[in-house]
Amino acid sequence: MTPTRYDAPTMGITERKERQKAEMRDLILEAALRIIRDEGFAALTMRKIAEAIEYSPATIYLHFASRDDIALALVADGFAKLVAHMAPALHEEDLLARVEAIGRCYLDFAQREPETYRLIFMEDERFAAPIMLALKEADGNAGDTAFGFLLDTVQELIDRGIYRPLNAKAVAALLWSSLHGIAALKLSCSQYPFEGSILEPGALVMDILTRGLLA
Amino acid sequence: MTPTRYDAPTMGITERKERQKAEMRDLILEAALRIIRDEGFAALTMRKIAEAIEYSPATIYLHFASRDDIALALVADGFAKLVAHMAPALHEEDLLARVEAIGRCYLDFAQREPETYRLIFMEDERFAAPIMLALKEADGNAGDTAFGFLLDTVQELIDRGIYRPLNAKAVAALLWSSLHGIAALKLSCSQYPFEGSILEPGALVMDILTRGLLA
DNA sequence: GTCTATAAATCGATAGAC
DNA sequence: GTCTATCGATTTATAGAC
Repeated sequence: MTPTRYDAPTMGITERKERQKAEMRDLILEAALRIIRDEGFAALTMRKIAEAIEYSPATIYLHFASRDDIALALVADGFAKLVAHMAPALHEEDLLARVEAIGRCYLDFAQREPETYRLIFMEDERFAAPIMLALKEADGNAGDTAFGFLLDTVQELIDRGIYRPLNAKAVAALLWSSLHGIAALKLSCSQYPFEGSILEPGALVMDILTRGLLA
Repeated sequence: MTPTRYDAPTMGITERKERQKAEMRDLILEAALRIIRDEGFAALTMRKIAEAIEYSPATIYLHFASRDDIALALVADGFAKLVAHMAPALHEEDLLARVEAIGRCYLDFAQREPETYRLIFMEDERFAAPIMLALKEADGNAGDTAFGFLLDTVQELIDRGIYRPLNAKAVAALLWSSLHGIAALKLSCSQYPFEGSILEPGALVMDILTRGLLA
C-alpha cells in the first residue's frame, strides 16, 4: 500500500511477463502442430508436447486447461491464418479473376499448412464447429469469412449476367466442395492420381466449372 | 486314426462350426462399425466391441489378431460394398448417363454407409492404402475398381468426341474429387450449406461439370 | 513458474482355469 | 470356445515441494 518510486519499471515487468506468456503459448501451439503433422491428431498428447518444448507436462496446464483447449486454440488460430492467406484474392477487381484467385489461394493454403487444413475441415468437428459458428454469427455483412467472400462474389457474377441465373449459395458451395475434394483426397488418399502440386488439378477444375457456369 | 461310422455327420459339424465362426466375425465387424459411426474411429476399442456383442474381450482375439486387424477387415469389406453399390451404373449403356449414374451411386453409398465411406477415404490411410493398392494391382483390365470403371468411361467419351480432348485420367480424377468434396464436407463439416440429401448438390455439380466438359 | 511424483482411468493383449 | 484375472504401458490431470 505504501507508494514506491518504481511505478514505471513495474509496468515494464508486467509487459515482459505478458510477452513471455504469449511466447510460451506460441511455443506450445507450434509444437502441437508439428506433432499433428508428423503423427496425426490422435497422437497429440500433453507429454509429447512437453517433451518437444523441453518443459514438464504440468507447465502446459498453466497455459491451457486441457488437451481439448489446445486443439480449440489451434483451430481458432488456423482459421485466422486461412483468412489472412486469402487476402491477395480480396484485391482482385475482375470478378472472374477473383473467383479463380480464391480457389488458388484456398488450395495453396491447404498444401502449405496441411495440418491446419486437416484440423479445420477434415478432423473431429467437435473443435471446428463452435469456432466456425462463432465466426459466422459475428459476420454481419457476410463477407468477412472466407465462404462469405466467395458467396458475395458469385452473387455479383450472377447479378451481372456473367454466370447463369443459378442459386448463388448453391454455386458457392459447389465451388468450395470441389476445391475441398482435391485438397482432402491429396491429404488422405495415397491413390489420388495427381503427383505434384494440387494447384494444377485445381486450375483444371476451376476452368471446367467456369465453362459450365458462364451464361 | 481308427475309422468311424460317423464320417458324414462329422462333415456337418465342421460346416456348422465354420458357419458359426463366420457369424461371429460378422457380429464383431457390425458392432465395430456401429461404434465408429456413433463415436468415431478413435473410440473403437476391443472392450467396447466386447460389451456390444456381449462377449469378453478375450473372445474377440480368437477371431482377430488385433484392433488393427479389425480395422483392416472393415476397410476390405467396405470396399467390396462400394463396388457392389456401383453395379447399377455398370449396366447403363448411354455414356453420359453412365457417368451421371456413377456419380449418383457413389454419393448414395457415401450417405447410406457414412462410417464405411469415412473409413475408406477420410480416416487414417494406414488401413485403406494397402487394400486400395492390392485392388489396383489385381485389376488387369483397369475396369474392376470403381475408379478404373470411371476412367474407362471418360476415355470412351473423349475418344468419341463427346467430351473435349482432355487427359482422361485428369478428367476422371476431377469428377471423383468433386464428388468426394461433397461427401466429405457433408460428413465432417457442420457448416456445409446443404441440409438434405447430397444427391441434390451432386446432381448440380455433375451438370455444371458436364457442360464444361462437352465438346 | 517449474518441477517431481502420483492418482485415477483406460487401453491392448495374454495366461490359464474350466 | 469362453471366461476371469491381470500385466504392462499409456494417458490426462493434479497436488505439493521448491
